[in-house]
Parts: sequence; structure tokens; C-alpha cells
Amino acid sequence: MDAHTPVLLYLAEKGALYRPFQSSTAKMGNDLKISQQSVSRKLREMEGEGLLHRTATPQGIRVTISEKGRQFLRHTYIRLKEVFGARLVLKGTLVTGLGEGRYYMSLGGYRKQFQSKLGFTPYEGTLNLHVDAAERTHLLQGLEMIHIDGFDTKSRTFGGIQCYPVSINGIKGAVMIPERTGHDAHVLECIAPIHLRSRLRLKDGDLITITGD
Amino acid sequence: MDAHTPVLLYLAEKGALYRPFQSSTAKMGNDLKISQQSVSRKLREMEGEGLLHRTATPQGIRVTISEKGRQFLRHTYIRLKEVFGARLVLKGTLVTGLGEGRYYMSLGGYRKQFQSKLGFTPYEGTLNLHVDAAERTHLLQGLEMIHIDGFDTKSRTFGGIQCYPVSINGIKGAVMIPERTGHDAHVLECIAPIHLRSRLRLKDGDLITITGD
DNA sequence: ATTACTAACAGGCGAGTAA
DNA sequence: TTTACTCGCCTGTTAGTAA
Repeated sequence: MDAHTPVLLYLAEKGALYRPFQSSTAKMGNDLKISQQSVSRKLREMEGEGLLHRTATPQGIRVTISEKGRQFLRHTYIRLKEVFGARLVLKGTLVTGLGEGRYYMSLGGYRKQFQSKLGFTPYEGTLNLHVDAAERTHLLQGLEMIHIDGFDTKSRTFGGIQCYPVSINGIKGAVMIPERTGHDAHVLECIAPIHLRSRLRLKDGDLITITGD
Repeated sequence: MDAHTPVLLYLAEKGALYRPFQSSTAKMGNDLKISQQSVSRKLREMEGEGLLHRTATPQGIRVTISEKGRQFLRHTYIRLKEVFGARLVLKGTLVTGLGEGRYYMSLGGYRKQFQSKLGFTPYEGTLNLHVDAAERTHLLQGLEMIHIDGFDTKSRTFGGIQCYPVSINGIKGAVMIPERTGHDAHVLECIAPIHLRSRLRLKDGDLITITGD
């Protein structure tokens, strides 16, 4: 029931969670780097444990993950989510930035990438939070990094930006870290599609909750 | 490198992702339902593979997951997230409900549980969406269900409520399904800590995006 | 009390092959 | 072509025990 996780996850990725997946034990063995025989055996065992439904024919095999199998996968998903998601809450107090962020956000070379990579075009300005430096590291280490490439203009070079998808008091946005700038480890610079300060009616010193997505 | 997942996940849950975890091979074996000897061997193997750091003394053992180990866990987390998270977007149009939801949300017997189980106290009212019935099923099947227990008063009995954590146009909230009520498969009843209709400036017929969390 | 070695055993694995 | 059975081989597991 434990060594079956890789096979079950593979089947789920192939779409067998809700629909039958048509394949052959040889192909699956090739994908999973195990023998055709092992795939055959494992699928039969897993069927015996009620993790999936299986129809074998001389033309191949057809597999659907059962409710029990879905529950098993979802359970390990939720365990992992708690591990990587549990620490992903960070509280900070609102501070006023230097206006640098606003300038960065106004540049077309970045804005296009924000839309395509983050899924939104940020409001031209950043929300700056004062946070604990260690907690900040924890939060960011646990998140998927989205890289915004730098670019050159006639007059100067703009460096890359590291972004991490987060929610700011429940509003989806991102943390933004310019790569070349020396950065204060106590500051977290946030962007969002809307003007957070007015929409959430925030003022300096207010407590903000950042949640990793 | 594959049979090690359960042990690594266990260690992560015990906090060994970023801090040393102090325990003994016997205790861990008890938790993992394997022998003390197997724990000892597996930890040594995993150290050999660079998945963790290990310090063994006659007083016990101290384990920290390495960067490689974190990456491995994170990778399976992301694979699972794609499997369960990919379908978890649902669009619907805003409709006006019957006011039943508002009544339910006002009851103290439910409200206390909302705070402790969902992490917020809902605004007294629900946002009702008209959605595709099949998509609705897909969304909810892929989400963790949070159960709000029913309760009795002198005059009547109130049934349980099934909740699913979601974001409504980016605002964190939940889908709410009363268990006893016969429910229209085309309707999705949403709750959130704020009054979504006014905060998001919504009117009937507006397109809303629901995202599973 | 610990960790971890040894040894015997159980079970997983895949090449060969039948159906 | 398929699936899946048999059968050696080898890895993983654990009881006993040393350190």
C-alpha cells in the first residue's frame, strides 16, 4: 500500500483520476522505469487493494483510479500541503517604501512578464511590510519561485526579479525581490492587481497576513 | 530513492525540514509501523543518498532534511498539486439566493465552528453562483472537505454542513453545502469573512472565478 | 536506555515464456 | 502484439545481540 504511490501518481498524471486511462503494461513500465511484469503485478495488487479498476485485454490495459485510490493520493497531497503550506503564513506590519517599487512596476519590460508569468498585471506600486527576517526566509524557501527576466534599455540595464505567489490579507498577489538591489532582510515587497492600501483600507503599522499559495 | 518517501514525509511533519529533529529509531519505527532496525538502516541509506543529515548518539538520533531531501519532497508535492489543483478553477455567474444561507450563517452553533475549522467567521450571508453541474462536482471532488457538525436547539435540529476551502475572485472563503437540504447541483453557495458583493462590487449576472485552495 | 551488526527469512523484481 | 505465470535472484525486513 506504500510502494504503490509512484504508480498511482503516474496514473493520476495520465488522467486516470476521473477517466479510464488506456495503455499497455510495457509502455507504463518504460515510463516508470520498471519491467512490464512488475507493472502487471502491481496493477493487479492495487486492484486487489481497491485502489483502482482494471480491464486487461490482448489489446492493452485500461485503468481508472477508484475513490479509495483518489482518497489515498489526496491524503498524501494534504500531508505535503501542510508541511510546505503550514509555515507559509507570515505576519508583518505595513511600512512606507521608498517609491522604488512603484518605478519598477511602471516599466513595460517587466509588466508584460508579470501578466504572462504571474497571471495579473500589478498595480503600479508596492506594499512594503516589516517582517521577521528568519520567517521571511522560511516563507520564501517553501514557495515556488517565478523568475522575471531583466532587460536593457538604451540608457541602462534592469536586473531580474524573483517573484513568489502569495495572498496578502486574502488577496492574490506576489512577493517581489529585485535581484541586483541590496535588499533589507526585514522588508517584504508585495504586488497585487489592485491598490491594496486603499482596497483593504490599510495604514502604516497595520498587521498584514501573507499566505503562500 | 523511492521507498524513502514515507520516512521523509514523516520527518518533514515532525519539523525536520528546517530544524534538527531529535528522536530515537525505536520511536520512529513505532510511528512508521516498521522495526527499529529498518529505521536505522533507512536513515543511514538516506544519509548516503544525501537526503538528510544525521547525528547518532547513545542518547538518540538527530535528523535534519537536506536541501536535496526538501527538493525531492517539494517535487512530489508539486506533481500532486498539478493533479489535484489543475481542475480546481470554476467560473459561474452571480445569482440572488433565497436568504436561507444568511439565516444559517447567523446561527451561533455554526459560527463558532466556522472560526475554528475554517479560520474565519463568515459574513452573515452567502454569495450564490450559477455553475455547470459537472464542473461543480469536479471542483469539490478535488478539494479537502471540512465538516461543520449539526446541532439541536429546543425547537428544532440543524444538520451538518460540508465546507470546501476556495477563493472567490481571489478572496479566501469557502463553498458551503448544507447536508440535509435538497440542493440544486447548479448552485454554489459561497461564504467569506467579508461581504463579497459590496467589496468586489458585484451585481447579478457577473462572472465569478472560484479557485480551490 | 541507545545505535547498528549479523543472519535468516519474506517479498519484490524481471528474464523467459505460455496463452 | 498483448497479459500474466514461473522461477531464480536480490533487496528489504526484522529478531537477536553486540557495543
